Amino acid sequence: MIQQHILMTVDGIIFTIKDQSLQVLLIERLLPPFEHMRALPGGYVLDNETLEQAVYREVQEETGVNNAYLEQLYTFSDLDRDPRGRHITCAYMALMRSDDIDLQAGSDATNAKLFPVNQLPELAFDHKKILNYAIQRLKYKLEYTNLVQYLLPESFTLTELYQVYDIVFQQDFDIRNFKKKILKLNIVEPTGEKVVRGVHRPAMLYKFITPDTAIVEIL
Amino acid sequence: MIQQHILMTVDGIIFTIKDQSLQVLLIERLLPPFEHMRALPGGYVLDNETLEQAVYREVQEETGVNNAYLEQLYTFSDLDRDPRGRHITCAYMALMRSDDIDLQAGSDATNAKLFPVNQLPELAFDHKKILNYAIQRLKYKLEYTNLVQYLLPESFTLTELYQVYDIVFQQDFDIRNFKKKILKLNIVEPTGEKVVRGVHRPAMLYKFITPDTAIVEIL
DNA sequence: CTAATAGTGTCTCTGAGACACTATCTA
DNA sequence: TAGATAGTGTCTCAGAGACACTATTAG
Repeated sequence: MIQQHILMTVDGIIFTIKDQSLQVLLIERLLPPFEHMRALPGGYVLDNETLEQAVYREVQEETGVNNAYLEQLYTFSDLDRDPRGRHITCAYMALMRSDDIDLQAGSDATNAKLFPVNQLPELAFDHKKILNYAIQRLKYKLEYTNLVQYLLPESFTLTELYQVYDIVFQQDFDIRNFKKKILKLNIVEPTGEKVVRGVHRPAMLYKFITPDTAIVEIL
Repeated sequence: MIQQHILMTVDGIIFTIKDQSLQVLLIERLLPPFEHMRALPGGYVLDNETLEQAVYREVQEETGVNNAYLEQLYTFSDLDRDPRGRHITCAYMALMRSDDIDLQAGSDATNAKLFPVNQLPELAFDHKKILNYAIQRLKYKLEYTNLVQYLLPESFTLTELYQVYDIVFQQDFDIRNFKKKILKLNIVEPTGEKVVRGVHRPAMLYKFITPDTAIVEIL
C-alpha cells in the first residue's frame, strides 16, 4: 500500500487589462504562514474534482466570472515551497475582461484586489516565481494565438486591440503595420458599427470571427 | 487538518532517434491493472523528492542515462485515469541519443523496449493521450529551439541533422535550403574533421556551439 | 482653422523556398 | 566512367517594418 505525504493544490494567475495596464488578482492571506501578505488565489484539490475544476471553482469564487479562458501552466514541486509541509501546486492562467470581474462576488473574505504587474507587493510562498512564469507564458501566447480576445470586450476598435499588445509587451509597435497585419490575418471582422472615442475620426468596431483558440502569428 | 486521497505520480516519455525513426521507450506492466500491456515508464513521487528528481530517477533506472534533457509537459488529472483510485500524474519528456541507452541497466525487470511512434502497441491508462501530447510538444520545440542536439551525437553531419527533422516531421524539406538555414543561424560550427558516409564526397562534421537550450527558429 | 486618431498606401530589405550547378568520393 | 551525396549559388515572391498621406471628428 502506497503512502504519500504530499498535498496537491492549484493556483490561479488571473490576468486582465485595466487602466492601461496588465493586472493580476491577488488575495490577502488571513492566516499564517505569510499572514497579511498578498498571494495568488488557490487552494486544495478535492478528491473528486480535476485540476481544471478546482481552478475553475477558485476563479469563480474570487471574481464571479465563470467563462474565463483557463490554461494549465506548470506544476511546481520544490520541497521547501510551503513551510507547513510538502505541497505540490499546479498553476493555471486565467484571462478575463475587467468589466466581467466582480470582486464582491467572492464568498471568501479574502480581500481580493487587482494589482498592475509592474507594481507588485511582496508575495507569499514561491508565488513571485509562479507569476513571472505566467507573465512569460502570456506574452508568448499572445504572439502566436488569438487569445487576446479573452482580454477584450465583445466588440472593440483596432486601436484597443493594439493597445493590449502595447501594454503587455511594454513597447510601441507601429500601429499602422499592426492594423494591416491583423486585418490580413482574417481573425476579426467589422461589426458594421462605428464609435467615436474622442475628438477625431470615428473608428470601426470589430469582433473576433472565432471564439476558439487558434494558432495565428500576430507578432 | 486537510485530508486528501490523491496519489501523485510522474511519467516519462523518453524519445530517441533509432533506425531512421522516432522511438519511444515503453515498459511492460507486470501487475494488474493492464497486466502485460505496454505503458510509459513512471512511478510514485517520493515524499522528499521533486517531480524532476522523480522522473530523473525513473529515466535513469530504465535507460542508464543520467544526462538526458528533461522537460515538464503537462499534469493529467482526469478522475478515472487509474482504476485503482485517484492518481494525478505529471508527464515529462526526455530526449537522449540511442547510443547512450542501455536497456539492461534497468534494475527493474520491466522488459523496457523502444517502439517507433508510428508502430505503437496499445497502451495502458491514458498513456496514448499523454504520448500524443508529447509528440506534439517535441515537434513544436524542434521548430524553434536547438533541442535537436540532445537527439544527436556530439559531432554529426548536416545531413544527419537534416534527417532528424525529416524523420520527426515525416516530410522532406529541401535539404539544400535546410543546410543553408542552419549555417546562417550560427548554432553549429565545423569540428574540422570530415567523414566518409558512403560512395560519395565526404561530409564535414559539425557540433553545436552551445549545449544550452536556446530559442532559435529552425523551421 | 487645429489637433488628434482612423485608415490606406508606398518603399525597401530580408528571408523562405524552388531549383541549378559543381565537388568528391567508390566501384 | 556512373552514381551518389556534399556544398554553394541564383531567382522569385511574400512579408516585416519604416514612413507618407488622406479622412473625419470636436472645438
